[in-house]
Amino acid sequence: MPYSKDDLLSTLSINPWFGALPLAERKLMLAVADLQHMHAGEMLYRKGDPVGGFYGVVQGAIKVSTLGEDGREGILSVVEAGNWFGEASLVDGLPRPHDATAVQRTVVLVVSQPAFNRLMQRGVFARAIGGLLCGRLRALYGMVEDSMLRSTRTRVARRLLALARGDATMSNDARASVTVSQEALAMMLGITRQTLSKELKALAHAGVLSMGYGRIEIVSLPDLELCGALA
Amino acid sequence: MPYSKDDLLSTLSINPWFGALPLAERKLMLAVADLQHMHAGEMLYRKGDPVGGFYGVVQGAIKVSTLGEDGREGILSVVEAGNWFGEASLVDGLPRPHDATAVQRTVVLVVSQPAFNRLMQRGVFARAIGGLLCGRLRALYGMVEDSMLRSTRTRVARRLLALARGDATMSNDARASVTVSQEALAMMLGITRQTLSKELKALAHAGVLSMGYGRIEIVSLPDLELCGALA
DNA sequence: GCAAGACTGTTAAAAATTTAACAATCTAGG
DNA sequence: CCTAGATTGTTAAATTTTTAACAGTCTTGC
Repeated sequence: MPYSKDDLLSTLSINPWFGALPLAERKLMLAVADLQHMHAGEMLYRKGDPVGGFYGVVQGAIKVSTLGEDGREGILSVVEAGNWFGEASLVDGLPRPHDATAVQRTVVLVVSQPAFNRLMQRGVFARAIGGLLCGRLRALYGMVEDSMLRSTRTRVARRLLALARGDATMSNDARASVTVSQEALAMMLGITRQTLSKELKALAHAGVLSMGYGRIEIVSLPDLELCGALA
Repeated sequence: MPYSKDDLLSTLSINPWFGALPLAERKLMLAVADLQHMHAGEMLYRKGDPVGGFYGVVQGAIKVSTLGEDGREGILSVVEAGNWFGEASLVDGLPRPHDATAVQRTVVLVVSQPAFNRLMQRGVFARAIGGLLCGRLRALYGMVEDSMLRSTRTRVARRLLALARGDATMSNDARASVTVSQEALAMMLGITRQTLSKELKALAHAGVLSMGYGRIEIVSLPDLELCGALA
């Protein structure tokens, strides 16, 4: 399936970060990037791998995760189409801090390390990468605070809201339906599926959301936001 | 107490990040920075405050923390003398993500926002800030993984190790004694003092460490590292 | 020197979470 | 269409963590 650079440009530009870049930068990025097709379950890179590239998800989704010594998996985020990731290793040149796996048939744009370094010599691009790093940092501060200070109920609500917003995706307006299995959501929160199930049931009982197969419907976004705002 | 720029330069250069900067950059930073004296408990900035400055701790220590809705406090880190912090808000121009409080009589160097922006136009400095951001990011990834995948025991060991290493301080070699109250350590881990106490007792029983008043002695660093390496 | 405040030690009961174990339901691929 | 695999629903017991409550110990400042 051939992707024209024009198609890619307009599709990817829906994303706030990429879209805010000057047109010249965006075109340059696409010009130096290569397409890579991946099948479900294929790994883009592993924890400890040397640098590699800077990636933009064109289609599908990439799961960013790590394995604990006991084999349990922690999901840090699921990068959906339109988002860019993997910048940290390119900025500091150190190994990958986690695994990246395609969760379905996925297409990514790859900006190689040399190409990235050339782009970084351009002030606009370098500043944009700085902004991306800061956004990541702020999101992580939020996650650490959540795990230290907030109840399980609140954390579930906040994670769902983040997923509804696309976990930093293309569209800004939250969707009504989040396609995620309870198992996966539990792994994102670092809790068991049973515990999550109880919380979801409570939220469903309150009329905030409803559960489907591999999918959670947000019935009342304001109510969910209320749950996420409380301690 | 007057600090000569020469004294400051040599003292601060012990820190790996600052010390790795070219001498010219370091001198420039000190030239544009102002000294600020703080007494114990004084707040440098609060969550939500607009940007402000980039800070280097000359003497004392700054606690970086946030308050939960219920009043509980989560300590993200304690920045000791020699370390720089607060760069995220300067890079993206957004409000402070948490509170910063002097935990004792403290002296900080302040690089104002305009001065910081001027420094950022220098490639070497901008790259160094990129590295600092990445380091922060990696440390936070570690914290999130810890809270998702590791046992309380392991997390206690790892936090102690981080503190022993100065939590990103001047010297690289770990100290044998960590000056931190059990209460504060518990707040860093997001657990109660009682739970921490039980874990510390177990570690003390195993001959890994011993407890003092407001202080924890690391008896066997290798053993503690072993505890931190396991799940 | 001594007193107030800070810190640690210790318990027991209550609450939350995990572990373990199945049954039931949904969906996609052949 | 129909089955294998994935996903959800649901329990109960075991474990961990929190909450609550004091007593005892250490330090610093006056």
